[in-house]
Amino acid sequence: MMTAAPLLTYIEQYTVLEQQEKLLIEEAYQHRIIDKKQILFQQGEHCMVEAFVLSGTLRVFCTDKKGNEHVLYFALPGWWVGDLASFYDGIPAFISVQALEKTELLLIDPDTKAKLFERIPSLERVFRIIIQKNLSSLQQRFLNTMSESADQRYLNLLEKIPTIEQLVPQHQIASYLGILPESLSRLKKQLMDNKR
Amino acid sequence: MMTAAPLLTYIEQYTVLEQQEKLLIEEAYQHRIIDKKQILFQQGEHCMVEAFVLSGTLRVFCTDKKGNEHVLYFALPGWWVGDLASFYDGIPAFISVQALEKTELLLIDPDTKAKLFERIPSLERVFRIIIQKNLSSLQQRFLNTMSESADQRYLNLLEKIPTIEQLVPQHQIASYLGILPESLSRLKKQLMDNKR
DNA sequence: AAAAAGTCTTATCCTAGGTCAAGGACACTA
DNA sequence: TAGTGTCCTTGACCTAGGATAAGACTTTTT
Repeated sequence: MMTAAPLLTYIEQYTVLEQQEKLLIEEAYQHRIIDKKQILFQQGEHCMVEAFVLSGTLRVFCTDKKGNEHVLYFALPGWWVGDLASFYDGIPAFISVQALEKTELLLIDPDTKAKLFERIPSLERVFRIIIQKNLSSLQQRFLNTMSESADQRYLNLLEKIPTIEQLVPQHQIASYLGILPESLSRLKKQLMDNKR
Repeated sequence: MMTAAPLLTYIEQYTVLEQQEKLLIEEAYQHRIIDKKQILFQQGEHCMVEAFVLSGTLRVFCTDKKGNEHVLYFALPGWWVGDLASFYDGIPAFISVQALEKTELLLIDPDTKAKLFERIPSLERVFRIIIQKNLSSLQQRFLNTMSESADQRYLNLLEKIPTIEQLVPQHQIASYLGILPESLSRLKKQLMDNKR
């Protein structure tokens, strides 16, 4: 079984792994395929999984009091999904994760992850770095959202993930941008009109 | 010199430190007091410090293309400030940090921090957990900002940091909320009017 | 104590994007 | 082949909060 290979390659960006350690990692992560629209875990539950995306696309979102959904990010191959606070501290998750197409994942649960950290202490460092990068890019996303108009945010997204329009439906993109589908539709029309 | 005591206490929430390790930490961090309005580091520079706040208040903000400032968060005693991506990867910082009053800090530079991690490997774990908590709360702040009205965000902030109005000027609070000072002023008046 | 700088408020007007409602284009199922 | 759900678009209207300007009050500087 070589399904864990992309994860090993990913981790080896940050550290050197011995053969024995690679085996431990392969053992710890569980391969799973989930279908389009299937929910990996849901807001309010205790999130028992952290997942590495092998193929496919997911959306990470939260549902507010009024029932509106807000996309935090889209998880593409090589990204992670999970609710950190829920996974590590056992509190209810405040986000949900859903597959936007058939998606292949590597899953781990909190106990197994804790054991993995014990057996491979250098992973602490790897995950510290990964999470730092995540935090840093969320900071940028947040400040970008605060300071740019919806049109500009849309163009920024297209630049960052040029294939996004093929990957996810347009109303999900609107949700990621923090606007309604109607507004995105209008906005795109204006951009087209201004171009010619 | 016992100035590092609050930092040790803070770290000991997450791990057990030996006497020797405490000394290493005390040595690595440098005590510094900066005055009101003084800038710790600035957007565009290579950020060479990560700081633990002992006393005082700072604002962490970014300046956008139009010259408007946006507050990412206020750093109170027990909080950290720094630009992670800049500190670890040497890229230009995209945030600035300024003291809002006379502020006492413990500083460390990237080299010293790397050495500290080598000497006390259990710190990797401590900082991984700290950063996870930060990421998790920024996710919540982001989704809260997307889903709530400015009035509600204001009330949420008052609930989270009840003393905030005494700590920072009102136009900084507006910036944190993502609105103009004029709007916050108007909004507060409406809240008062509705109360009676 | 005067001047200057920073802060808060109020008022007027304006715009990006929300709200509501309807219609059209697919796609999957029966 | 109709039938139902999902998605996208367009239109008319509305509102939260932006832009601008001006005045009052406070703090800092000289």
